[in-house]
Amino acid sequence: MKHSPEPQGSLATRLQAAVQARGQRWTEQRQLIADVLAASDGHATGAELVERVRAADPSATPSTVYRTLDLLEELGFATHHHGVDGRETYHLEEVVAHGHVHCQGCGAEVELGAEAATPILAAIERATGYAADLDHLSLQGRCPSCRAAAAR
Amino acid sequence: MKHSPEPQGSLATRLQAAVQARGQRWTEQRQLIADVLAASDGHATGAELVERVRAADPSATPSTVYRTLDLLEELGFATHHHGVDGRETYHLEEVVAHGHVHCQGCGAEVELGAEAATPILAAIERATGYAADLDHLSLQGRCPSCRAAAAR
DNA sequence: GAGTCTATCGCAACACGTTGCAATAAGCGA
DNA sequence: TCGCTTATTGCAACGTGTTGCGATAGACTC
Repeated sequence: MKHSPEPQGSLATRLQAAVQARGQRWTEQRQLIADVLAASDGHATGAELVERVRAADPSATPSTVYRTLDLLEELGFATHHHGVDGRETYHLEEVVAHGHVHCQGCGAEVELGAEAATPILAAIERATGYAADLDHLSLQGRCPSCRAAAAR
Repeated sequence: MKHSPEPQGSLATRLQAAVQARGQRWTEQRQLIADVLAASDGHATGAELVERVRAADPSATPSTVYRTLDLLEELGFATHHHGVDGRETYHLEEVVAHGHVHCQGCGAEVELGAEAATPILAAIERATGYAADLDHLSLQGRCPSCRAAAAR
């Protein structure tokens, strides 16, 4: 697993500082879990992360992985949302905030960048008064091609 | 999901007709499960439904309940979505289609009616081309009072 | 009414995620 | 360095939901 030295302090370094600033400890397993998440392009289900962490360190247990993920989330370095099938998907906060749109017809899943989401979030605020969280925006519907197919 | 239920006959009656029209069978357990769902104000988690069904008929098993719920969904009489904690929440289609908005601050959950959702769905379509499904619209964010509290 | 087909059911095992608890080990002060 | 405090870990059990399979029973034909 390649780990390119980052110019402005790696994720793990900043994370370590944040953890220790709270009087908590930075362990090898936490480092490993952060590395695995970073190496997952910022997207992975809980089960996938557990599997990859255990591949690198068989002594790690699921509870440790999930507890560490909770910690990352608490510190604002990661978030998770529930996918279509109810499984958890984690991603790093470093990856720009984004939502997901899932097609019920073909199963395609597209990401929703901040610019595309802005009018949606504005509409939500107008309709409900809520400031919606883009990271937790997980929509379902039908993609243009499935709609066209259904129209025929 | 183009099912426009005629308000003639009870839910169970129409359901029975729909099931039988597909060459499938209408059993006491299915009737019971439909009744339980109807008696739940159209909102219940999978576990709650299993529990209530088993209270009425201890011989029913979770797999039967979940398979029946899948059937109801397939027939367009019910839908389910995943709540904040990843648990499934089922509701009857009879209850007008609606989304949910959950506050990450205080945990409040408000429903989103069709009128309120229309501009949101329109914004989603403009941004993504997707026709979003209101029933699966499950948003997270911060409610007005939590935002005000955070601003202080 | 007898025979056949197949939808449904119960059971058991599994997958994913969570939680409680005791053992361990890291950090810190004396 | 020693001993205390407490965060972290591994383990085991649990809750929720899913899936495969053999047994059952309803529906249909002759």
